[in-house]
Amino acid sequence: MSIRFFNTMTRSLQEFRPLEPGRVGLYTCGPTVYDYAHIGNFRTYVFEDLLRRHLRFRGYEVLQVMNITDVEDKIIRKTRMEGRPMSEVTAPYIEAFFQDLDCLNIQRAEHYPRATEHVDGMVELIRSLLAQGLAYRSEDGSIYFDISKFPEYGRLAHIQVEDLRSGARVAQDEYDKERAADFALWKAWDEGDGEVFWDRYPDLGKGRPGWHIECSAMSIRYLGNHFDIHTGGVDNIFPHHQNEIAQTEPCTGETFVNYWLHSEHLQVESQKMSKKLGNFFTLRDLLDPQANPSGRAWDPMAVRYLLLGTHYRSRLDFTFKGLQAAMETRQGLLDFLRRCRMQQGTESLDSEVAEEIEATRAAFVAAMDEDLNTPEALAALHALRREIHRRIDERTDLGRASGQAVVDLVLDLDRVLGLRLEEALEEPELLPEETAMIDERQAARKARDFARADRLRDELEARGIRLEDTPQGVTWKIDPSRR
RNA sequence: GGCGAUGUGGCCGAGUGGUCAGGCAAGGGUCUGCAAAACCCUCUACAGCGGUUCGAUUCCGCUCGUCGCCUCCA
Repeated sequence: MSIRFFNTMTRSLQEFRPLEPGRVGLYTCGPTVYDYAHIGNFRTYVFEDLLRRHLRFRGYEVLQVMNITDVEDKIIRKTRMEGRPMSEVTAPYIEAFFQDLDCLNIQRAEHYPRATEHVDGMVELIRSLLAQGLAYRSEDGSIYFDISKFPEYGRLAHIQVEDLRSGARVAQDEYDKERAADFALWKAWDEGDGEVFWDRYPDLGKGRPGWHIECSAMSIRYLGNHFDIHTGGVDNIFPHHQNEIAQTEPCTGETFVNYWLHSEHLQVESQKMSKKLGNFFTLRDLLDPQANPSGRAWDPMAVRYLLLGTHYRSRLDFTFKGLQAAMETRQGLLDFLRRCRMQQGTESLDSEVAEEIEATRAAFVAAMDEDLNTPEALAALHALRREIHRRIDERTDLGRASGQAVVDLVLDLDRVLGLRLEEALEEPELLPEETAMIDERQAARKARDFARADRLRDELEARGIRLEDTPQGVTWKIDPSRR
């Protein structure tokens, strides 16, 4: 009955035990706001949202922090190119980021600290590292962490320091470091930085913080020296998270984080997303028929379903075919709920249905408890769907109470999945003329004037309203994209 | 070069040492005025080659394929 997570630190599934009973401190690496986030980024944010939702579903109080990196090389480059203050460059992307979170039904974290507002905290850490002799100043005035002073370096990433291939991606002579794997804590100002610098720390000199240090400073500030869970994409394991550990633990004298969770990357058509290949999609691209090759406006909840359809530690190959399937599957779930809601018969809850419901809940929770196994959790939901459909077909009616109980369960589980099922169930209203057309068709059918009835049905179909004749009467489904 | 993943039926995608994942698509059927929806059936999968085992898709080895990280990319 316990929750287990795959901890990158130990490379194994471990029972989750929070530092404080009933409470979870969660740090989730957030966006660098120099551009719109792409769907690969959102895979990670949806994973983190799912983690948060499941923990809350299981009764934990979650304190989540997500940083906003608003000072960084690419941002500075953009700032120089556009000749505007850095905050003006980042503001629209920060706003867009929150819009996209809402769009995907990602719950808000408790805090979204910005790097530029926590430089004091970072400086404090850097001073401590300097004082301990763990950091050094290079000739140009930049300050680097000396990884040779941290014996544990490489433990998270399972990397031997000697194996690091120096200069693999950056010409070593660009840096003034003692060894290639040392990382910047403070970058001395140079002309390329333009107006971006901090000069109120005389002991550090005019410059700006390195990237890794922000997460250490902000997590300490909001979550304390030692907290439960830290997450990010797999690419953050090394060097980012490894560096966070190295620079934080000597300052606090405590273990930094108990559980490291990392989500795998999303690929597009079996390849890494890149602007060059033209397979680079932002969420906005998927919602805009002009901006993606499918030429369709996709429902963000179809995107979310697609992301949930693959376990977070497996690579996910994004395809429009897959997105289509995800959309249809979620639609099938909604159709199922609508049908359940139409059940009218006896008031009492069928005991077998009650059993099915409990079994489904148990299977769903067990799957989620086991390292957030969403595919298996969804399978439990589909098993219920099939079973209940079958029962309704057999008896033509399940009973109002039983139907409602099924709906209640699924909506309850959607607190974890976040597929906006309840909202989607609030059917858009039909126009009075459309209601009249439906009534007219019913009259025509009664009079056995099927030609007329079918004509009316076609007209409604063209308006995005699909009619279905059932024993309980006529129902309809609305395709919002055709209205 | 170092470290590490992974290869499941038309597509996507869980999982397990010995009945079943699940979704989407396809074909057939039931139901229906016709549709739609739903249900039933079918498509009998686990890269290849060895090994361990009474038995392997599941464990081990090798081969092949794909992919990730190795300094600021979720």
